[in-house]
Amino acid sequence: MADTQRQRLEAREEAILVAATAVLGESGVDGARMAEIARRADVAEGTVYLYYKNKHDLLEAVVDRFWRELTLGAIAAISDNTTATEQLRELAHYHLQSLITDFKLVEITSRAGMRHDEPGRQLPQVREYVRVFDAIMQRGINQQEFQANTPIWQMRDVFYGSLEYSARTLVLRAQGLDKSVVENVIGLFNLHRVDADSDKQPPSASIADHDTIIEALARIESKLS
Amino acid sequence: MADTQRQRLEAREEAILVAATAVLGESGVDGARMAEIARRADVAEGTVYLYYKNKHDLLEAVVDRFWRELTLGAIAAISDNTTATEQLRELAHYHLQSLITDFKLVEITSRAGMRHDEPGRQLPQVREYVRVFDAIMQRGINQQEFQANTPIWQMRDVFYGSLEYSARTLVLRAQGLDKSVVENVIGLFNLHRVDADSDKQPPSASIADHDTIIEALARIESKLS
Amino acid sequence: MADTQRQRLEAREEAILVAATAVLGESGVDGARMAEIARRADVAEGTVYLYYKNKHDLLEAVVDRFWRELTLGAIAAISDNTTATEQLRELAHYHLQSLITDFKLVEITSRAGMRHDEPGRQLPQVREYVRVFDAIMQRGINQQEFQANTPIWQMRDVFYGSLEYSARTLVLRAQGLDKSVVENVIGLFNLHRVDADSDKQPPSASIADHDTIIEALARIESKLS
Amino acid sequence: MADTQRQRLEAREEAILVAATAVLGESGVDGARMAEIARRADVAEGTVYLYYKNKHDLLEAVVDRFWRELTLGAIAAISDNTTATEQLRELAHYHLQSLITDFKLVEITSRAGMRHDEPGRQLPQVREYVRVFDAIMQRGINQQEFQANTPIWQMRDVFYGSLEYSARTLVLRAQGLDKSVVENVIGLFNLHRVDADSDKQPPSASIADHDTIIEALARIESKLS
DNA sequence: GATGAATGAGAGTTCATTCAT
DNA sequence: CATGAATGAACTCTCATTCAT
Repeated sequence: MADTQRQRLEAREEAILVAATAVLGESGVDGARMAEIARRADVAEGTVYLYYKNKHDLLEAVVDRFWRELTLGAIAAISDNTTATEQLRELAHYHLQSLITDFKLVEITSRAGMRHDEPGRQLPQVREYVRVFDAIMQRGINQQEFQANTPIWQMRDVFYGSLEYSARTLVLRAQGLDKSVVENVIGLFNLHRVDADSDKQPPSASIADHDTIIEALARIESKLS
Repeated sequence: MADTQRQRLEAREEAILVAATAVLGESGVDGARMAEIARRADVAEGTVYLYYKNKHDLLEAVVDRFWRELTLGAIAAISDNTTATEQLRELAHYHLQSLITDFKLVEITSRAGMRHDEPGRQLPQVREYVRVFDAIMQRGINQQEFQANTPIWQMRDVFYGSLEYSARTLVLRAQGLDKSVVENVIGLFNLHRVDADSDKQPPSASIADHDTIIEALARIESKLS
Repeated sequence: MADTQRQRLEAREEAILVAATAVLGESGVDGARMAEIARRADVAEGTVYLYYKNKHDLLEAVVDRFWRELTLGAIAAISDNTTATEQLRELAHYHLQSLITDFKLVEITSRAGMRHDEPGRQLPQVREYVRVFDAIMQRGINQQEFQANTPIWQMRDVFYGSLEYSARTLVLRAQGLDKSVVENVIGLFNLHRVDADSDKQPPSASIADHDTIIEALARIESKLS
Repeated sequence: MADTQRQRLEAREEAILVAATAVLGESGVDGARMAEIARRADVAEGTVYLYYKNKHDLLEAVVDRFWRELTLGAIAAISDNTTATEQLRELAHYHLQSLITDFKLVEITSRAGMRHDEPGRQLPQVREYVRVFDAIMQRGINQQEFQANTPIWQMRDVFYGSLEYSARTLVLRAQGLDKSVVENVIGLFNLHRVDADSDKQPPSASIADHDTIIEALARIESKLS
């Protein structure tokens, strides 16, 4: 009985959180209306305030949960006994997949922040997630798989930023994630020590491409006029 | 006289745009108040509506202008007679510098797209800016300086995303831009052909091609101004 | 068993009343929250509504009780065998003492009357309390101790109003009650017959009269408790 | 033209103030609705906020104005060349007259205060008004018209409190102010030096009154049972 | 009888937009 | 063209009251 009661409360809190996540994703921080969240959670407006002090707290809880789960998923997605490079590949895949699904929420929370008065502040849960990247980078360096010339945070920023922007483009093109994207992103990085693994040489570019650029520029021109 | 009149109008429009840019940068899209913009432009609230239909249009104009000028600056920052790699370095430096200065505006506009109902929409001016990166990438490939096995847009996304996220980190740390950051970002990329197979090394791009690109960029420039 | 049950109910009602009195005193009519009252009475919010129809009724009960007890205290504070003047002195002292302690409650209830739509309505219990003053005034006149050329209600208003306002000032100055205040208030009144015409001085009130009053007051007392 | 504009603004501010005064008087601080005030001032809700920062500021302005004007009226009501006693009489008359008219407003503002967190705080404008009483008291003492045994503030409290409470009773009885009330209030005070003005002796009370009190007590009793 | 989660009407306040001057 | 006072819809949040358990 008491259990049923407790379960109902948790179900309601969950419903509110889910509704808030959806609305936040669709409408952004300022666009999200408490009335709409309540409506979707099938709850009276006042009820939301029984679970969360105010709008800010609710949306913060949404963001917290989102990144916390993203972090857990990331950790789960990484194989244990493998190279750092392979882990990075797995993480990249997981990250792109997640970002394509919940792109709007990432946009809102990882970037614009929840507050106008602290524009550049990063939420703790976001930091936690980014640390997963750091950890792999560190492991790659420790195992002399990755070069150690660049500070870890720069390596991470470069890799993480690439993924995020790539996700953006994929979303923009309403294009799903195909494996080649992950491969290419990974392949574009010089994270590795310059060992003599010359066998991984890519094929050279076809020289015929010069027409392509000329055409592209022509198209830009015509659109501008 | 008619000229003076026209100049006054343009000065007013400019003042409004400048004020709006500042306010948008400080307060974000929803935080920006029309009254505050008018106050800073030294203009009555109603006057703003003589120049822009509504808040959305004004802020869109701000964003348009910002990216247009960013594009012009980018083109100007690139040396003519040099390798694509060097151009990329110059562009990276310019980009980071600009993003650190106007970080908030970039956050707001390049991402949130100013509309909640069209989350992934990219503004035309932003696309234009990104094309500068594309052009260099293309040139690098044409000149067989860069590898050609990755689609250009992926190379660009990876590079552009890296820069943007790096800028974010630098702003977060309230850290200025030092040259090493640019070097490390550039250095982390496998854009280049692997020199080991120097027998397949192409001649540098034909001067004719190069000139064509430069001319095209010059035309873009003139149209944008 | 039925007795225990009944006692528990009464204890609960009392606890609610006490809590409500405290909250009303601290926060005023509109500031008082039903939730806070319930919390202090160690009772669920809904429970309050088992004892009182609504907020208004509860607060009215609080006020009723306060004045009823004030009346009882006043009657108890008056000595039986003494002059009206001395009784007035005793009552003044008691009144000031009480008002200094429960000032806020008096402010709220004796004045605002708890209803906005009936601004000047006086609660019956307040009237009862004021009658104690009236009774002493009447006795003073009957015993020819006080002058009789002013209507009793005016004498009482003047005396009562003085005390109330004086209490207010004392509270304002966070000043305790010292005896001189009572003396001065008493002293400032011309209630007494001018002794100069001592030939007209009446005999002190007949014992019969006096006893009658005492008995009547005793009856009031017993009915109030 | 500019004048017309300014006049319109002032007229509007006045209209809002008048409306707010009425609503405050009718409904009290917490009962007063901004929407109702706006409606009565024939103005949109938002307009009120052009003139007053918020509800609290508006109501404070109402109270300020009320007491400021009361003070001005009081000063105007006092004759210059006369005794302090006579001035007191004039002031008492003016005070009672005003309080009967605007009783509710006085209740609200002079007593309950505008704030729940500072229950006993007296508004500056109220203090100013009370000072008019003090001034006359002081003058009476200086001219050796009044006794100097009691601190001025006590004399003032006693007198002022009497008037206020008397006004309350008059309002309660929906009774207008007749001159005798003022006379009796004044007459009940021992403010004067005990000079040999034995000619002002009041007639003695009729001894027959003792039946009255018995009857009164009987009535109390019957009502209580 | 007792509970306390749920309700929802209604409050104060903001601000993009309009329009008489 | 320029003004800025006026508007009022829309927002977040509160809290007396209810009712299923």
